[in-house]
Amino acid sequence: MNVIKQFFRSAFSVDSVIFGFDEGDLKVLLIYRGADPYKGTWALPGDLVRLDEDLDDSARRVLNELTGLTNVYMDQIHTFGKVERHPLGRVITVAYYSLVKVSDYKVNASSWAKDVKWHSISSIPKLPFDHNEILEYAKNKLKDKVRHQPIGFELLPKEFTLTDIQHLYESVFEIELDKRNFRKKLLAMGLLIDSGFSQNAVAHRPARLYRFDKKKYQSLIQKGFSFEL
Amino acid sequence: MNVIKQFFRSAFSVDSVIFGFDEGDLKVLLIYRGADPYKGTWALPGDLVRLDEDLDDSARRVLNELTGLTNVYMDQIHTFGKVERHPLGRVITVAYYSLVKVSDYKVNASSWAKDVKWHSISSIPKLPFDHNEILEYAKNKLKDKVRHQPIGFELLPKEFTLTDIQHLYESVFEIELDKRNFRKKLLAMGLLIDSGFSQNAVAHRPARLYRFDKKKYQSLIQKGFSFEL
DNA sequence: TTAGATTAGTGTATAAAATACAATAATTAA
DNA sequence: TTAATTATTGTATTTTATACACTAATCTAA
Repeated sequence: MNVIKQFFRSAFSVDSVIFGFDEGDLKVLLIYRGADPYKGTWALPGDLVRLDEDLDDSARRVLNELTGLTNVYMDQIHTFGKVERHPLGRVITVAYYSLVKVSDYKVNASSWAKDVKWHSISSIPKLPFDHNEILEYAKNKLKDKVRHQPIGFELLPKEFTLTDIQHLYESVFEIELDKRNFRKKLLAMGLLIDSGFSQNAVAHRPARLYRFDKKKYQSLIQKGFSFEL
Repeated sequence: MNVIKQFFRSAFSVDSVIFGFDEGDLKVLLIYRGADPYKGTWALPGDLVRLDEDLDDSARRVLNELTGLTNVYMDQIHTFGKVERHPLGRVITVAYYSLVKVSDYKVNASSWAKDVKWHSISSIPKLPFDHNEILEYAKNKLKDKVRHQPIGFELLPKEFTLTDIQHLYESVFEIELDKRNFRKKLLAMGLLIDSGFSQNAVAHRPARLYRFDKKKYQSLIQKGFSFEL
């Protein structure tokens, strides 16, 4: 027991890659650090995990403090534990990503963040700690996951056009997709509900608006269906 | 700084799901715990991470102490961090799996293990901590990974028959595969080298022995090839 | 020595899925 | 009314997946 106590001198943190999708572009929410270490740099939001707090709860808390959102899709990415990754001591960090609807809320700077801003995935600055590496892991994880589970819809408003979702997949996959083939495949799964409405006030033919059919999806996977795009 | 110190009262551990493949069956290496907590139960091998030790190194050390092996395929699974998961304090554990060739070595009981034994994946006892949950995660991770990367070969001896590898995939996927179609797909990738030798001393037609062509694989992925079975 | 048991090795036809590709429709702005 | 812009739709071709059964090589035991 005594010999074991020497191990209880480390801390763990959670860091969150918060993805959003806006203006046809994949974005990440970064904070401008208001406290040391690395005060005055853009970084991934994160915090030390409290001793009486489950790991996942901690990640949810960080997200909630920053955005006010609850019930957000969230997934653990990877745990980063190099000895020297944190200047204040031995801290390993468990990285999460979450998918939010940019339109749903307004970002709040929190106690530890002086500023908060969406950054396009294509212009991410140099980040402190191992945050750039974490972000790379997050992008790859998202790329894999979005192909096999219908989580892309978490990034879109409740009603969206087929073009919206195609652009979303194109930004995540970083390739262009064929419009007709994409729609064929997507619609063939029968997971979209035609809302009956269309866009308005657009300077071109308005697109139909669809919703994702969560209930249908649940019942299909029960029967062994597997999503793939 | 002072307020931060209260967080440095936790520990982290690594736990390893060590997979092997023998007698046509997927196996996991479990230790019989010689020390508290949970003394006298079968469990996943693991240890507390030293303060001056990188996370991945720690996982490699655990594996090496137990098996003497180095340079083993290893992958991080997930991090488990429920507050009450460890009776001695706040310990989160980072789970890894590794793939070893059962034939390559003899298992050694280590300082913390009274006994070590391969357990068939189909008859795993109730394990302490959240180890059964970890094992479930490991199986699923392996299932996904083995389909998209040629890591199955890590579980086989250098030379193996087509039937060996089919059985390996069948145990991991938990479904039966069609012999002709499986071989067609596997051989079509051009990643197997016919060793020129066959089994001997088998009471039936001997099967040809193949090797995995690692160099060819490296050069193919350079060209954008992606493994899939 | 031979018959039986056992596993290895092989090809083709059919069905399903992926891909390549371009013309017409609906709206706004000028 | 015309130009600009984006939405919507189908078919033919290629590729991939699937279903399926007989012959070959070795050992064992009678």
